[in-house]
Amino acid sequence: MNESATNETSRTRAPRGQVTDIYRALRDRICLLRYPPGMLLGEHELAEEFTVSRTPVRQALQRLEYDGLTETRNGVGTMVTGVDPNAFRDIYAFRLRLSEMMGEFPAEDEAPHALSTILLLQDRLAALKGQRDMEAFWQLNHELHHATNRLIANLALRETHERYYFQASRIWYSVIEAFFEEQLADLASELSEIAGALRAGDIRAVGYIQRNHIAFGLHRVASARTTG
Amino acid sequence: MNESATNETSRTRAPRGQVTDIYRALRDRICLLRYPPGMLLGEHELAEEFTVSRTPVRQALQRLEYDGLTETRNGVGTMVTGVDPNAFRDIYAFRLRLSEMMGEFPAEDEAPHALSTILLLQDRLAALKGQRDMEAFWQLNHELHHATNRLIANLALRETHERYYFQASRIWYSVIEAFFEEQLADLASELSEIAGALRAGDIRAVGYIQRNHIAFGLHRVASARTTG
DNA sequence: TGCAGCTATGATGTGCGCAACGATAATGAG
DNA sequence: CTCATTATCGTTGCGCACATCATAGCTGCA
Repeated sequence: MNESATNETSRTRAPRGQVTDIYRALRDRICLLRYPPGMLLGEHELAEEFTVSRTPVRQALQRLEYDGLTETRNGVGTMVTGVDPNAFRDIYAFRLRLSEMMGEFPAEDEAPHALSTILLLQDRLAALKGQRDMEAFWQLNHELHHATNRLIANLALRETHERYYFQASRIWYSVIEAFFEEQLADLASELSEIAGALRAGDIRAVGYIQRNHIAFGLHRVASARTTG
Repeated sequence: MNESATNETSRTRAPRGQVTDIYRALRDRICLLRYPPGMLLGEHELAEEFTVSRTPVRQALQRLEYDGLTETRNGVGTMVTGVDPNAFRDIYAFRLRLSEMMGEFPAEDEAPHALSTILLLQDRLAALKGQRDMEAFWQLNHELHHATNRLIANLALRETHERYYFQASRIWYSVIEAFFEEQLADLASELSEIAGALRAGDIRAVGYIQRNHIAFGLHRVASARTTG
């Protein structure tokens, strides 16, 4: 379903080379925690998997490092960065502000398309109940993010919104397992609220809804750290 | 003065290889408009200049492309991206918001250091009067940016603030020549105001001052487009 | 037995050569 | 003379081989 030619995040024309595909694949694996923090990735190993030389793999890894998702050290390898509590706090605080900002740059004409996407996601979420399929759940979140991201008319804000979504999702999924049912219900209500806002054409409301649910997730994580 | 080991913008440990040096050199040239938009950069040519192979140059160029400063096309070359009016508007609007946000994450303990830097910059600016030295002026702006950037306690905001500073400066310098004297005076008062704010320990004020002067510059550009 | 130093091994960093791609200019037909 | 076609050139994309670095394990000595 998620082929390569879909949505582009930035202005950069799809550098339709394979490096973007590799980059996305690795990024998703990191965000899904299939590559947990601290894991060591070998260039040769990845090159073999993607049936390419080390060169494109290295490019993808460099982009990941530039994103702050990995850290490459000479003679050692490329390892997935850990979840620094300070960075965690900063990223979430920043994301709250970004979501609040969304309404200041509304892309009104994208609302209908977003609404239809949301409705689809609602169906798919309903089909997910009781399955505890983390990957499918993440895919839903991912597509929700993309739908809301397109509601932002400001390119710079859109880029930044996307950038820190991935940073945050990686951290978030490290603690979500304990709250899977809660998060499922939370996503359901978020979808419902966003659908309502979109029907009213109120993109600012979408931003605030998103902000609130980010805060809810943040609260769950915080309470998990104190209790656990 | 600006050696390689100085301030790092992100969490990435200085990949103190040569690629970072090349990246910074090219980035500065682009922002200074020594490499004007549309200019074609050859990998081999740059490799010769920096006395390295094409490989590190390619890495630097890829980071520039990821930053949106260049665009590489197969069989053609790497060209400096043009100043899209829409992107221009978006970036400036976003920067205004970012500056307003600065005060919400103040790094109080950095204020003294920033103040001493500002005082130095004031002296250097005074020595610049009447010379029309664009490069020195840019260097001043650059160091001012760094000083204020360090006042941000939130890592994500700091990264983003830096990211779009470079994007904006590149656009800005394409029109500054017509207002050089004005900008000089404007920078003088900005430094003065920021010094006052820092003496009061009011970092939020620093953000607002910065926001206002960004808006002033924006206004100059806008009026230049209408009149010119 | 414990520790220091060395060596072997495998990782990334770098340089280089070939292939694929795009643009341009020369060329021939109409 | 104009336009379409093609050949040629230059550039980036990719793969591979070597250099450099960090680490683990072994060996020799105290």
